[in-house]
Amino acid sequence: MEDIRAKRSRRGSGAVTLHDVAHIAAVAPMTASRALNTPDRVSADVLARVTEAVRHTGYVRNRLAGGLASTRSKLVAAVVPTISGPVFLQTIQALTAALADNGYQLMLGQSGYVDSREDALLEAIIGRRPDGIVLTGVMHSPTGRQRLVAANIPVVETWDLTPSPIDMLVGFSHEDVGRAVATFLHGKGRRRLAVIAGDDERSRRRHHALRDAARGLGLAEIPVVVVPAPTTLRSGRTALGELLQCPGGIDAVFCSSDLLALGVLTEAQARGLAVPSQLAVVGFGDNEFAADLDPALTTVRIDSAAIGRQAAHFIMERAEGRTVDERIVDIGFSIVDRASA
Amino acid sequence: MEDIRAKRSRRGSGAVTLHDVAHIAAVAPMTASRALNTPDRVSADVLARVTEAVRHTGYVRNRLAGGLASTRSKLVAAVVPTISGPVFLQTIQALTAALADNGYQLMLGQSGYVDSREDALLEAIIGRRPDGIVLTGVMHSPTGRQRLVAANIPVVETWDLTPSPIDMLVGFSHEDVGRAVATFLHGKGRRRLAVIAGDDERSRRRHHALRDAARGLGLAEIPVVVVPAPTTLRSGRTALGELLQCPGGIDAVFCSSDLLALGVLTEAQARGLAVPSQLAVVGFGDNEFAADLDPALTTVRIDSAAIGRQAAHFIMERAEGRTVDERIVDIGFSIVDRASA
DNA sequence: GTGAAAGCGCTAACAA
DNA sequence: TTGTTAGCGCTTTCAC
Repeated sequence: MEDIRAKRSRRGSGAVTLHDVAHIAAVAPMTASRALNTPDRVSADVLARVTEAVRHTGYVRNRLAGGLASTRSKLVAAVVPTISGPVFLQTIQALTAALADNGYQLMLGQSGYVDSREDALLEAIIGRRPDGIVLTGVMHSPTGRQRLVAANIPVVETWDLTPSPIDMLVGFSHEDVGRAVATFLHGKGRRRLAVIAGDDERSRRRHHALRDAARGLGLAEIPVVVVPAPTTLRSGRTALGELLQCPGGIDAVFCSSDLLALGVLTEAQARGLAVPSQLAVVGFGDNEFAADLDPALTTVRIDSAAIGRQAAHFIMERAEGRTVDERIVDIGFSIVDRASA
Repeated sequence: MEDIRAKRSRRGSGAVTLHDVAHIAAVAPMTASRALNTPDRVSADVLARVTEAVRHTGYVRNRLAGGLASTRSKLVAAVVPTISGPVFLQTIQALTAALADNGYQLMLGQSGYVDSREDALLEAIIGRRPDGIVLTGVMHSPTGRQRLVAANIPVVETWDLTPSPIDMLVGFSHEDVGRAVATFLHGKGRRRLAVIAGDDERSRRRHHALRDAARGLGLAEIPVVVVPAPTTLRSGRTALGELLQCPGGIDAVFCSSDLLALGVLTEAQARGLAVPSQLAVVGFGDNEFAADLDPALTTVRIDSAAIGRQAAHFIMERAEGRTVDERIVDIGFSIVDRASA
């Protein structure tokens, strides 16, 4: 034992090492390592001794060292524009849970809605040599894409269905959403649609598709109010105020988040505007509160948890060295027809 | 170059290493390392050559290796019960941002509201040798505390003001909140208070304090509805329904989250119950939407971002080897007096 | 200001 | 099944 302590006095954290555990269990370090990683490739006797030594010393293995030696860090990075803004929450939650179940840990990075710090963020992430990176939201600067490809780390892009993903993809078509909502509202007899949209890429794609579809259906030109991301209840209220001044009036609003829709509901109520009779309101996201609003919110449901789980699956498959046959998964969406439309 | 490639063929990821960079810049690896970490301790000439080599190769330094050698990982772990549930979001957001500004990265762990996986989570976290751990919420099983202490990693507990923290602490007194709300509502002329509370430790402490304070003020005994955490709009609606059946009636409700309060507002509106004239509603958290509800929500404001920033500050001070003189910070709270009460 | 040597704690590869 | 050896890629230490 003395020599070990002597060695340690020079450097290191002073924590119990595998070396110590092996020493106590009277086996070689490599054998102790096997007892921990592949218990079935070790004799019952050795396993018992090592287990006991671990218990006795309170040993926690150093995954930095393990990751360095094995080039498998069991770390996965997730990048979100910002975690406030409930859109990606469920995805992150499901992702974290699915990863944790398999011994992976999540690293979180916020890109913000500006690109400036993106490069620093990528550097920080790649420097940890994660086994995978999950991109939530846009963030596809050419340099960023390049670095990701160069880093040779599995990447899953989510919440979108771009034609040429960096690597793997799980999302849905925002264009389809826009078209489906146009058809839906038209089918309900609405003729003067309007849109309140966050100023992000994906919202834009939804309402452009909606606009085009509305034209195809012979509807009036659609007034659009764009609000800054992340969207808030307040922007919903303000935006409705603006829309109500449109000449010709409106009889339906498609909001790019449920929070915006809640703002519209609130403002409508404050103004004595009846929903849905005078105004139909459709949200996006089917947040947990949507069903319990009064009136219950009609909204576009995305299975965000499924996105997280699928992303986790993708990453782990790759990390285990398996190849993924179908690199693109369309998770789809549905319109939940409640009282507000 | 050949010998380097030859060496690599056996193991490793194949990525560019500091060795390669140094080779190209015609300096020793150690000098290249200095050029990156402490640029001012290196000659301008060397700095330029190394910088160029980095640029040319796209080198990203391996922080696993760096962390192993220096026992400083520049990683910070945050543990939350669950990230859905907007309570801790701002804390996590501010924490992530403050850390990122200083080159630290956040690892996220969800303990869930049950203790079962807590041990596995701690093991996973400690195994990464983070420079600090931020605990958001309760999670103080005796064994957990023990492991954290044994791991000798700086710990910040948040959102609470326990008498004997593991290490550092930034929070506020939930008892004070309860008392303040009781006094506040009493001052508004309310006499029949009620409580809707999540079934977590901190909510419990708030409403117990409120109950005791109410007794001191000579008010009627307080009906309490406890709902499962995380709290939802729906539980708020349901709970109000239950409270309204109380013999004697109620004229004020204190909710343990703004989401619950929104549920109460919604249910009151659905039932034609006027807020605040017939029922005062007080929330907790001052979520971003609270001010824009109709009526605007009176609520208890916690500066959650400040909690995150202070926690980051604590951890980084310790990581830089400085000692923290005042290990406990009371961040306080305030009652935001809006229309709903 | 620069470099050589010696690890940090672990695991891949090979041998017994 | 177990052990030995040689690194993973970086930084500490100490000498120049």
